[in-house]
Amino acid sequence: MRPLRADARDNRVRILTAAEEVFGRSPNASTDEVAKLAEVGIATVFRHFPTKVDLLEAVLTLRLERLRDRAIELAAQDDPGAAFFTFFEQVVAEAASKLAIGEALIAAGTVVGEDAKQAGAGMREAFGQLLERAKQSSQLRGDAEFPEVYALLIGASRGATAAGLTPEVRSRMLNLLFDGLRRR
Amino acid sequence: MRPLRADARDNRVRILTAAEEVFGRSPNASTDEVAKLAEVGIATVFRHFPTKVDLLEAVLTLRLERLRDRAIELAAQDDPGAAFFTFFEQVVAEAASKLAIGEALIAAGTVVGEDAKQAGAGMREAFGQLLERAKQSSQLRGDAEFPEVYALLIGASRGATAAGLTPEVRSRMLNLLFDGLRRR
DNA sequence: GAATAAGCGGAGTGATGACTCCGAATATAC
DNA sequence: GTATATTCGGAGTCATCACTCCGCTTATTC
Repeated sequence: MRPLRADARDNRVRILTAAEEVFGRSPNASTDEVAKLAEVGIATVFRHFPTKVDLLEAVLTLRLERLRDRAIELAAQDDPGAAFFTFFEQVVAEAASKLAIGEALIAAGTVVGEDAKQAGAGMREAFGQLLERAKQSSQLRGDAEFPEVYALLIGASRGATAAGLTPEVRSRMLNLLFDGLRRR
Repeated sequence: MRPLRADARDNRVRILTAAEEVFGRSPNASTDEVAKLAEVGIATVFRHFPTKVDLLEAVLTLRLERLRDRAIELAAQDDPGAAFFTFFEQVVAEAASKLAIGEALIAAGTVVGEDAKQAGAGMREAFGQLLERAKQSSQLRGDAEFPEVYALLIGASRGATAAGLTPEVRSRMLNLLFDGLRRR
C-alpha cells in the first residue's frame, strides 16, 4: 500500500481536527458538520473514515493516546504522589470539552474497535503505573485498588462535565476526593 | 378543564411507565418503542405528551420527586450520618438504570421545563438538608459545601454507570469517597 | 508537459424517527 | 339507549442523516 497523496494526508488531519472540535461540542453532531468545518466534501470524510463510528473511534484513540503519553511523562517525575494527583486533576479539568466522544460511542452501543481498545488499555496501564508508584511512596492508601480509583477518575470527570462546575468548586471537589485517597 | 376520561387517564400512566423503562434502557429509544411497550398507538403518546422532550421531562420529574421523597424520609431518621450515606449510596446504586433520562435531555440541549426544574430544586434542597444535618452531627467534615458534595454525588453515579461496576467495586469506590467526606 | 492513477465534491438514496390527520371507537351525560 | 364530545390508532408527511455514485480535478511519474 503506497503512501497517501499529499493532499489526502492534509485532508485527513483536517478532518480529524475538525471532528475533535465538533464532536467535543456535541457528540450527536452530523458528519456534514465535520466536513463543513474541515472544508472538504462529505464524500472525502467518508473516504477516509468509512463509517461515522470509525471517525469517532479515530478521535477517541487520539485522545487516549495523548492521555497515556501524559501519564507516562508524569510517571518519570520525582514525586509519585504529585504525579498521580496532577494527572487526575488534569483529566478532570479537560473532561468538560473532551469526554463527549466516548459518550457518543457508548450511545451508539458500539463494540469499540481494536485501535481504540488498545489505546484505552495503554492509557489505563499508564494510569495504573501512576497509582502503583503513589501507593508505594506511601502517599496513597494501600487498599485503594485500580478498579475503584479508575471509577472515581471517570466519575469525577463526568460529574464535573455534567454539572458545569466552576474551577473553584471543581478543586474543592477534588480535595474531598483526594483526602479519601491519601494515606491517613 | 374537565377531568380526563377514564381510559385516557389509564393510558397516561401506562405511557409513563413504559417510557421510564424504555428510556432507562437506552435514552435514544424512539417514541414508537414506548408506544409499543405501553400498548397504545403512537398518536396517543403524542396526544398526552406533545413532544418527545415533554415525555422525557415528565419521566425525569417523576424520578426527581421520588428521590426527594426518599431524602425527606431519611432526614426524619435518628442518625444523620447514616441517613446521608445511605441516601448517597442508594442514588449511586440506582443510577445505572435511572440516569439515562437526564443524559438524553442534556444531549437534546433542551432548556429544561418548569416542572422538571422545580422537581430538581426540591430534590437538591432535600439532599442539602441531609448534608447539613450530617455536618451538624459532626459525622461529616464541616468544610464540605453543597456544590462539591453534589458534584460528587452526580459524578459517582455517572462513574458507576459508565464503568458498569460490580457491586463490590462500587462499594469500595464509595468507601474511598466517604472517607474523604468524614470528619477526621 | 503529457499520461494516469489517486483523490475530490456534491447531488443523490434509503432508512429512521418525530410528529399530524382523520375516520373509527367508546366513555360519559341524559 | 342514544347522542356527542372525547379519545384512539396507525397510515401518512417531512426533515435529518449516514452513506454512495460518478464525472471532474489534481498530484505524481516519466
